[in-house]
Amino acid sequence: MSQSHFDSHDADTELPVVRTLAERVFHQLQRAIVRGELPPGTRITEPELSSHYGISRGPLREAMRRLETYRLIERVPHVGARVVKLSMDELLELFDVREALESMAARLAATSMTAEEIAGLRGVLAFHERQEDLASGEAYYQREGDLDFHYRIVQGSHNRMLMTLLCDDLYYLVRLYRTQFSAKGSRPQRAFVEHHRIVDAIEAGDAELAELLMRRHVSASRENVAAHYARTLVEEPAPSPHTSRIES
Amino acid sequence: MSQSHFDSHDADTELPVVRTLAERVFHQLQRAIVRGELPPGTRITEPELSSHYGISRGPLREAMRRLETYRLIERVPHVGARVVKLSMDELLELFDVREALESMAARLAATSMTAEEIAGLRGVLAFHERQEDLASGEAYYQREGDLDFHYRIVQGSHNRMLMTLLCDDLYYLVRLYRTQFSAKGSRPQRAFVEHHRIVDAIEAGDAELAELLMRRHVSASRENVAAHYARTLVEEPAPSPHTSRIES
DNA sequence: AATCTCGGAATTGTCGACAATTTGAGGTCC
DNA sequence: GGACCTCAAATTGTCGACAATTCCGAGATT
Repeated sequence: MSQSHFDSHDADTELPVVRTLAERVFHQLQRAIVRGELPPGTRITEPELSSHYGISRGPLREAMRRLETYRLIERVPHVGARVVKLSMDELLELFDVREALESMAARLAATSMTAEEIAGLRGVLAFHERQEDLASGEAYYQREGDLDFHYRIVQGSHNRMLMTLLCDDLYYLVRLYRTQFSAKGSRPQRAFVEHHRIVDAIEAGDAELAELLMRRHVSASRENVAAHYARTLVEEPAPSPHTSRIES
Repeated sequence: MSQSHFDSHDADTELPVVRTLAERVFHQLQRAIVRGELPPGTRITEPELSSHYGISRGPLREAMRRLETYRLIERVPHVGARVVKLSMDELLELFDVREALESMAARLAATSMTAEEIAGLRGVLAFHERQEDLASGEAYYQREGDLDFHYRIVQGSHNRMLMTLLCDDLYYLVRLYRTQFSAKGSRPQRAFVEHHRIVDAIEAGDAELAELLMRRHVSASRENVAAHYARTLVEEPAPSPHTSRIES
């Protein structure tokens, strides 16, 4: 679930220390799903994957159980598993959850973040602004920077449960949604301004303001995605909201 | 009418059809942990439990993996698993998470709850008020009613992700904390008033007010627990805040 | 022709055995 | 006496095989 125990010993093999086969296959599958190599709705059969990765079904089942924990696959007893199917409804639900949790994180960060953490946060903003200078309009970096920004604020809340929920449980789901809907960040400069104001509030120790600004920030992002989706709905015919079983 | 009427007590005898051994053992272990039969910190060894429940280690590992996702046990590769150790810090963290999520749930419920759901919610309040009339001061029923109340509002948000997070992922953890710290609800009548006002706001469709009231309600409960704990700290000598882990 | 039933193939669930790793105790060396 | 090394016991990780369940299609029935 969470590593986060740093060995005070010297040899920090920064590579994720994969101590078990199940762990390694879990990371491989997780990457494959988030990158879209295993499209949503794909049926997953244990013999196929176990032979593909050259392991037995035991560790594979363990990896699949972890994928289920992160909501990347859905399993039904005696039936099977498939890559999670994403709907716009659920994406908007995820935004509501993020709005609740991240605004709380910002509120807590305003009173708990250290000077070093705030400085690091400013550094992140400055770095991504330079990136944005170079490739103005490139939304990809902005999006990555956005993830980084939110990630650091959650860390700054010093609330381990919040950190686990947002940075472990929901992190991969957010990334999956982004690749799935190819969410073009269509408001980079405005997001930058909002980011700076949030950091200002945190630095000033204004918990109420930081919370309010973060809530607005996430909410605006949600409305942006919803509007973008509504636009694409007009162009393309509506995709069936719940395509059920095996396609093709 | 939908379902949602029958599971306010934990005396249920596995009515949901358990389709697999791992599922059954998971429920048994989950109950044992929440009830305190497996005290926090207890080391769990696979051969012991598998022989105790009369199953092989395969399904048992599956059950343990599920317990890990619910944060009821903690596992370390190649080392083993133990029942989660609860600290007051983490309990307060849990309250912060609940405050964020449940206030959002109340806000959404104010615009999404149907008339039938609101009526059912009022029914829950009335039922537990009668109970409280009979056994005035009995905090246990109040607590159960409190769980039921919060549960229904989360359902009323119609946000499946919120429902999963609060009613699946964190539900057992909340129950575990209550048995662990034997949280005496020491403010029953006040909580009743707060409950009614929250329902009033929801019925009026006032999302902002419902959110604010729910936030205050959870926050007050948090402060109540914190104060109660601080009092016990004065009486008893401080328990070691961080019992050593694997630090070598 | 449509529906129901039955049976085979495929997939998941379960089991017992073997291998890899950790832990702790005992002994040895300084 | 203390620190380090070695080794054995226990525990977890992994594997292949078998059993149980589901799914799907062929055949029979109305």
